[in-house]
This record gives sequence, C-alpha cells and structure tokens, in this order.
Amino acid sequence: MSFKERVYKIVSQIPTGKVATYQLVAKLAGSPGAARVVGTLMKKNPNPVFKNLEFVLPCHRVILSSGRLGEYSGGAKLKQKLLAEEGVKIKDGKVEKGYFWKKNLSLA
DNA sequence: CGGCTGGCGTCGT
DNA sequence: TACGACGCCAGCC
Repeated sequence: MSFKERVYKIVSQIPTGKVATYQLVAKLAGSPGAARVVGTLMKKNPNPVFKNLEFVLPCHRVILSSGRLGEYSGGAKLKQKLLAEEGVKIKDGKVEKGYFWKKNLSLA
C-alpha cells in the first residue's frame, strides 16, 4: 500500500466535527516530513464528495499545524463554512483546541 | 513578526 | 529517465 493510499484511508477516518493536521496525517501515514505531500494528495483526491450522507474523503477537515485552515480546492471560504456547519468553532482564523482529532479517540 | 530554504511522495510533461 | 509543481512544516536569520 502506497503512501497516498494510507493518507486517504486515514483522512477518511476523521470524524465529523473534528479536524486533523497535514503534519499528523503525514506522520500516521509513515512519512513525518511529507506534510506537503498530504496537501498535494488532497487536491488530487478521488472522492471529495458525499456518499451515504458522509464525505468519503473529507479533505476540508485537514488543516495547518498552526490551527489555521490552509488552502482548499473549493476555496478557503468554503472550507471554513463546511467546518462551521459540522460544529467546529474557529476563532481568529484558528480552530479552537478540543476539535483536534486524536487517532486513539477515533475508535470511540 | 516576515522571508527564505530544504525535504517530503505522486503525477504529468 | 528527469524535472518541477503542489491545499505544508520547522528551522534559521
């Protein structure tokens, strides 16, 4: 399984109302320094849309390690909107602590 | 703070 | 085959 496949798998497991950083995803996928690549892959993602009322690949839930949102193919505006609608609170352009996804909690 | 630099994996010339 | 573009990050002025 290639790096990109692991990335897609991980991102698809981010629960609604939570976010993960590019850096974390890269690390979990096995290449800690490849945060940038994660972004590149999101842009090329194969399933960026709804399926069974859920995002198959919720690329909008992946943000910068600083807590800021970062870029988005559909526009940073839309990214913020989607997150807000999922219940993620953003203050001063940053996601508040508490909305960050921790992999071990994803099993809950 | 801000700008620059090097590294990362994949894909398309 | 080789190169460069990317939804980034940390480290250094």
